[in-house]
Amino acid sequence: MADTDDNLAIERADRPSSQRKITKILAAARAEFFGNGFSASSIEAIAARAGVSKVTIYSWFKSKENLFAEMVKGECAHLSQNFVDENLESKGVREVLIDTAENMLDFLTRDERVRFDRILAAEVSRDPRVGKYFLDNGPRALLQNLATLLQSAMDQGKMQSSDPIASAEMFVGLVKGHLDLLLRYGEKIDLTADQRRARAARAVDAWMLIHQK
Amino acid sequence: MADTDDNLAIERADRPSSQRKITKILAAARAEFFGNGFSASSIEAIAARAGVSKVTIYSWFKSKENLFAEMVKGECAHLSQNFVDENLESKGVREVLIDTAENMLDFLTRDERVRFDRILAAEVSRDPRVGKYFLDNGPRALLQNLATLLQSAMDQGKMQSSDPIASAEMFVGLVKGHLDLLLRYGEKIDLTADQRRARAARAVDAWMLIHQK
DNA sequence: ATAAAATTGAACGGTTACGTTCAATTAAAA
DNA sequence: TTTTAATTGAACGTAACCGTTCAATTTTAT
Repeated sequence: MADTDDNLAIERADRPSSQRKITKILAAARAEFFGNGFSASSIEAIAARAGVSKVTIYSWFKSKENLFAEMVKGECAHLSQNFVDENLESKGVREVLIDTAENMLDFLTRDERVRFDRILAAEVSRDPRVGKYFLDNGPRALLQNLATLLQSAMDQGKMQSSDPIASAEMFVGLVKGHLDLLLRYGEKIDLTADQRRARAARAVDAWMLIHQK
Repeated sequence: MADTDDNLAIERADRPSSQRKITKILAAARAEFFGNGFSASSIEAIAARAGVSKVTIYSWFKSKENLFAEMVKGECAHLSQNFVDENLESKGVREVLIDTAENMLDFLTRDERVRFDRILAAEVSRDPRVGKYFLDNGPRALLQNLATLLQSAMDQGKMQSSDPIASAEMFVGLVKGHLDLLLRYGEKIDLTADQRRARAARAVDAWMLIHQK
């Protein structure tokens, strides 16, 4: 990212009105970047949408690149909520896994995420740091959580694995299939609650079958 | 796409020199679009790279959008080679599946494909038809092939499935895991032949376990 | 109230790029 | 050879956009 250590944007914003404007700028940036990608979005349009002067944007964010990076940061924080169900005690193993898979599917099919995926991946060539930042704060952390959950599930159930991370990756693969691909290329997919649950259950059952003792 | 029925670019190219230039233009377009994405690439740069006048480009391709679409077409044809191994008779079931999985992994990790994925997905918002075109000529066809192969394998082996397409999707999911995600976001992954084979074998064994009678 | 910081609008210079026009040149077909 | 099509370079009009400067105005802290 442009600045991991020095958060230029937020630190200096003593004034509450400034804080408000920064928020509006980031929201406008999000909307523009999501709609047009990085290159095709203009600072002027972002300023107009935010109801803010162009100079104000440049005063808080040094450059277009920086604004984009800062927007990505916020989006990562917003998107990377954990969907791993951890109530292993109260529910049964299979139930917890299915709920987790359902959360994953819900997350995957969110239009917001799909568009974020598209524009962010496109900018990796321009600035590889945004890709790394996203991986570290998103998928990587989630896979670790998932591995931990699966390990616990294996301890409780009649399952085993030599490599929890590989098992977690299989879990992810079984749940996703090529759904993410279809979505990324514009396929409209809105699963009903039943469809989502059915798909989750199929993936979980397959996964459990693989990991049975 | 801009033109699925009337192939403006190729049809009218009687002259062999024109044919040559069209090829060079498409190659240059590929390089530029792959490097900078659609918006950040300029027709002028493409013309320069192709060693061709800008007017020539506009004479064969009506617009930048059209040039991009035409480039995508060519790339789809080039990338969508079938990697499904069909020698079920000569080799054993497991061997054929592993070879197929290996081919998939080889394809997935090709830098060319990764970059294509990035720029194409980014343009889906601008023109959804490119996404649909790609899906129809790439993944969709491949999944069908794979389903057919798996069905044959199931007939020969001690396996079964009620839904071949769903089984094929699981196969894909198991092989890919989240490798495609890592690659898309800039992770450098070059599997050795051994690693590739090991991963393919793991996926295949898991898949066979799921589908055992 | 006064001082300090933030914001604004407008304008500027410089750059880039799309797509078109045209007369001149080159290459190919008849 | 003649005729037809393709190609070129250069220029043009138009538009967009980045990032900066500046004087004027508004907002906030003290």
